[in-house]
Amino acid sequence: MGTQAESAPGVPATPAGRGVASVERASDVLFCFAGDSPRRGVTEIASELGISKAVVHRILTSLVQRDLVALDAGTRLYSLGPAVLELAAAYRSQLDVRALALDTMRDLVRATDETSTLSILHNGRRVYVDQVTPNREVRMTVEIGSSFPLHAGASSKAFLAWLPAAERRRHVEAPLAALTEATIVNPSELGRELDRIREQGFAVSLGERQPGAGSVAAPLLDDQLRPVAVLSVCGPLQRFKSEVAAAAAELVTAAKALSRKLGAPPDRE
Amino acid sequence: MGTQAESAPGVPATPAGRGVASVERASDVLFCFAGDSPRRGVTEIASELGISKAVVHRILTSLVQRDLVALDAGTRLYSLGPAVLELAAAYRSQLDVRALALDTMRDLVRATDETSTLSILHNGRRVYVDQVTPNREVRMTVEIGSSFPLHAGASSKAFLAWLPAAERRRHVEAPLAALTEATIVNPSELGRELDRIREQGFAVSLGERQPGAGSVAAPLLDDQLRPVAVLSVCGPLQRFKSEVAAAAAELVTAAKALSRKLGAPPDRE
DNA sequence: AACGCTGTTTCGTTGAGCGGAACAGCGTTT
DNA sequence: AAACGCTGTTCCGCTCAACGAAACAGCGTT
Repeated sequence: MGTQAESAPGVPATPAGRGVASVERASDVLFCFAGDSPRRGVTEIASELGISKAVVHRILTSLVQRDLVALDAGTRLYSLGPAVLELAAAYRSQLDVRALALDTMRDLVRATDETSTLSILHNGRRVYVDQVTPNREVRMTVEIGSSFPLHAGASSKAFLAWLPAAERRRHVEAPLAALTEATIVNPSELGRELDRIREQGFAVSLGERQPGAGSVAAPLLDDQLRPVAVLSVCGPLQRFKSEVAAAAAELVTAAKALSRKLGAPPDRE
Repeated sequence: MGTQAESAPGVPATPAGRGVASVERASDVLFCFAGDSPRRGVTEIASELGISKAVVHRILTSLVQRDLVALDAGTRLYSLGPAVLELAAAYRSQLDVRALALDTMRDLVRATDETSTLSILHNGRRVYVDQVTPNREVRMTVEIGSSFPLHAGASSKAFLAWLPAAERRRHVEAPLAALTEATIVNPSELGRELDRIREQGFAVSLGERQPGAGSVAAPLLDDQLRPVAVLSVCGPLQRFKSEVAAAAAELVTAAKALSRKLGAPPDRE
């Protein structure tokens, strides 16, 4: 009989379109290696997933053929195979942070009614790669492609706070140009500020880089917790002052979700 | 091209047992993202794999459901999804050679103040599965999961030197691409080099695979003296040149100790 | 030597998945 | 504005591939 595993009440098995059941089963088999016990036998998997031994065996045979699963000939135990590394490397190299972040940036703009920007690191400076602006008369805009030093402004400080210690030091100890009256130019003060930023999870700048502009920023971290890019919400200083707390909350949630997609582990709190 | 890679004479497509065709097709769909064009449409994939659009679409639907593939709602293009990272993380943490070698790699980094890497063989290429980096400003890093041919670089040559003669020959006699100016492209020269490597117990490369990078590498051998993995110490070429001898000494000691743990007999000298 | 546990293979039945074709959306061309 | 060409998606009847129970085959223990 064709008893489906989808006996969960109310949860539609196929939200949209029809998939291929065996492909989904095969995926489930793959993921069951991702848990606590990475080496498992046919019977164990079959009983966990509630499908027959024969099916599990056939699926494993196929996956072994594609090197997605490895078979220890001695113990007859199966585990993940080296091909998953190949896929992960491809995924990472293809990851267009910009495309990944775009939807989230739109959401941020909707929630805060202020501009959202995305920056990457390039040649020791920060470069804007994208922005989404709110639909209102007075709004902040940045120039895509323009670059700035790493010590001034929320996005820059966010990068600095999450960069490896050695790289951070190099930037903190360099001469700190005052871009505005509010720019932090004292190295030890900047160091303390970066520690605080890292602790609270986001950076705030009120006119440090650009007079009359304020922003909050948080990093997008990859699986090694390196800052791949920095997301920000920014606006005209006058009104932005009172929006900092709310914007920061939205921003941090968004940045964490994106970091997850980049491979960063979820917060352990 | 719809031609299978399994056109090699005498190699059966299905070595033992029967698998599930749709699972293998799904795997093929996954891997087709690993090539040069990481974002593709249904029609493109279907024609490349020689299967119908409808099938590809259904498979993709299933893979999207499991987050192995991501669908860009705007462009209707598919690409790899974040779940492959999860699998890769699980694979790496489960890899026992990796767990076995990790402490030793840390020791090597401490002793040499350079990066230590671990590679395995996959599909006739070498894949980095782990690295430990020293805590200094200028250091070498590799990309986990990236793969390289077997004729260039210390780790690759170390594999080749300890592979069975038939397998070695196949790689030595294939066209040898020059990855850098220093790559050995002459088959007989490479053969002599491999003999020398095997004799002295480790391989050296000064910029053969990557300009400006140098490394020494030695194999981890199992009870049949097959190379299970290759351990290396590598660093920026300029300073590494003068460190080769010292690094090699540390490396060889470490690799031999690990090989013992993998079942290799102690040196009879 | 009988048991209990694995993984593997067989084999007849049947419904899941295939694929051609129709549909739908979009942009360009006529 | 209508027709075209290109996508991705869905439909639906037919068929054969995948399913599952059960038999088989190893291995270690009782």
